[in-house]
Amino acid sequence: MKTHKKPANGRQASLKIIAEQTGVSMMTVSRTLRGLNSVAPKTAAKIRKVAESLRYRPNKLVEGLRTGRTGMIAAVLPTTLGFYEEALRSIESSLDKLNCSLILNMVAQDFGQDAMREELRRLHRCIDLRVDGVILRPVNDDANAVYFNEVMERGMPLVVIDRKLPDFECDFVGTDDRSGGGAAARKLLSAGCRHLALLHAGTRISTSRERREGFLAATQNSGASVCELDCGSFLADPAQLAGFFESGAAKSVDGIFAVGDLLARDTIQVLKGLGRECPRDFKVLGFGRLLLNDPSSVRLATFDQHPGQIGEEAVRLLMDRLDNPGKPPRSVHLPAAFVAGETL
Amino acid sequence: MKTHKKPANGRQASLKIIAEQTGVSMMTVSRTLRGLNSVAPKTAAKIRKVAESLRYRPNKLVEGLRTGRTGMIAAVLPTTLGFYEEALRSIESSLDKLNCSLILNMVAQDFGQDAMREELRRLHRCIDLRVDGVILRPVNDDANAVYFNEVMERGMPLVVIDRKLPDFECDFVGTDDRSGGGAAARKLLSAGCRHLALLHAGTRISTSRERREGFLAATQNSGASVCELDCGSFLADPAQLAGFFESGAAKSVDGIFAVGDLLARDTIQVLKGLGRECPRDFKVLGFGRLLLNDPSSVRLATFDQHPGQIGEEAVRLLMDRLDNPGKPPRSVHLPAAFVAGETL
DNA sequence: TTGTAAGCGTTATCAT
DNA sequence: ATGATAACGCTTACAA
Repeated sequence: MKTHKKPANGRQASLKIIAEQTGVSMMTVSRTLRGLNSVAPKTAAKIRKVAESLRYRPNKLVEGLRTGRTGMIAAVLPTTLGFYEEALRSIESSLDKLNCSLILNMVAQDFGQDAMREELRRLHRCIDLRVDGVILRPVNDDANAVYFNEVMERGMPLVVIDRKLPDFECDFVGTDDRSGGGAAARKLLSAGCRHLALLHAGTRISTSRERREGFLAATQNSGASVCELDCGSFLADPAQLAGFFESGAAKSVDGIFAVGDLLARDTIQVLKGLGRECPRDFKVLGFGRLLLNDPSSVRLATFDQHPGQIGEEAVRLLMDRLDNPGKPPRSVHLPAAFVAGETL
Repeated sequence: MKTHKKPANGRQASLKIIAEQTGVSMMTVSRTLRGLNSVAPKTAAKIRKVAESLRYRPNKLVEGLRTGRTGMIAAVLPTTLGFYEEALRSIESSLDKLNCSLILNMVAQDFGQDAMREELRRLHRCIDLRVDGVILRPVNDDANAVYFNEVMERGMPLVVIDRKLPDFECDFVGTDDRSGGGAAARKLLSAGCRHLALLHAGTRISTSRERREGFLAATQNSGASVCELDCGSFLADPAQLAGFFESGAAKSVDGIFAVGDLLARDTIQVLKGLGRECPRDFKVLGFGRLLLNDPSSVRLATFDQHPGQIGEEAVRLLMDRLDNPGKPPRSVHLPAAFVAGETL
């Protein structure tokens, strides 16, 4: 058996090299390896043998150069994956099925000038690689301009997930937070709660804002009282929580909706410190099913946002957008599903 | 019939386009945009203006084609990130600093023919994209051949992390599991334990094997008794555990080393069911600091493997390998650090 | 100071 | 059945 030389200088096998070693033209090699049948069987066999021995693999960079399609999709997610880990998994697996590659970018949550530059650098790298599109969980409103200037304006498809960007027209996939907030209210009401507390993370983050709106709308004419606390983020400040629940308005609360599970968990803890037991003295409902991997903590009643479905749908939207650049942007709102727990 | 795929984004700006719009040659544009000073200031200004208005960004695919360096690094990690989430973060951030992009591949843990094909498909995609190198956490021994054939044999640098591949010469970064196992033994002994149990995950996975070896070596002449259970994996089967601890050998155990934290946690649970309390009746030591995000479970005494450092070091090794292809393969073993807990 | 040509790996198109 | 050429975007080497 004849041994074939490896490509020089560490470069991988190419059509040219195979052509040289078999004494035919590059085109014949190309045709053979693509399975086009206009090649003489004998020639084809020889070419295939050489290609195999050189471990030839087509160069996708070239395809990207020629066709404008690289098969690379960028994802931009928070450094602390948390909720998005499942979304990441489904994005990766969806892309795999489409024979596409995932370029992962993790950005810090906090958003000063430095973080902004960090994010911009990553976006530019993706653009320079000519990714086919970007799936992105926005950090906050301020990021708006960046995404638009750097991605959308070049006609590079962008799918935003989970949090909406205001005044920004592009494809979106997330939870139907408004309905979720409404459902939460109804759950607490039908559990007999008359003094409700709403713990949210402010109105600048769309998920918090819309869950709040849905909740307030659904409690409007219910006869129940509602007091609310803006926690400023999805993470609790125990002191703030304690202060709130000792204040007049919240003293008699018997039903609590927290727009995030972490907020809910810490609330239970804080109230326990104040001598109030859940669910004996009050019910609690969270959102996001974030404590899935925390089997030893209390089984919180919550809402599942199906992050896997969000990721899957994001890829679907992105691919659809690639085929139909003209279409108007679409928003997909997936319903949140109630998950029973021992806190309600 | 030919399916002509449209470009993803109506083609982006190129040197050619800028050259046409400014009435100069591509070379002048190239020089200007690279900041070479051999361009007339007036011409340069005009070119820069056009480039900016077209949002020109250099095409990295081309650089990859020309230089053989794409600036892309592939990571191959288990679908259930777990322990590797922190490694992932540090890999991403290390690559970012080097202006490199991360291609993430997540592979299922279980390893039939299907999983094998899945993995191979992903590896091929990375090769086709001409990634500069691969950082990989092997699934198990059987994967050996794949990695070698598809990656190493092409001269594509491969850095294996955490689990060693037998009979396979390539760069490696992981924990010093042998010393870790030894340290675990000494911790239990100096806590006064005389009847030790070792729970491991078999000898095919290097981490389990070496922790076991270290543990056994360190207990050799200690006077303490040692019984062991092969759990087959890092996940516990409660029934198997219960059976073991009710058996003669393990009935009087007062110190347990589990090669993984999950095993340790479940052991405590199982023994509790048998009426034995930790640390009253027995001490437990885990490995891996896997329950970090589980604040409500028992604070297990364990060993931190610093997965972030593993990721960082893996990138460093990979980059070094790219610059020095000739060097013999290196293995880096990072020490595991004891983490106190209420179980010891 | 500016331009031309060749080449990286591949394929569509047009010959032979 | 096979080959030559141009083109994708860019840079290096070589003119002018």
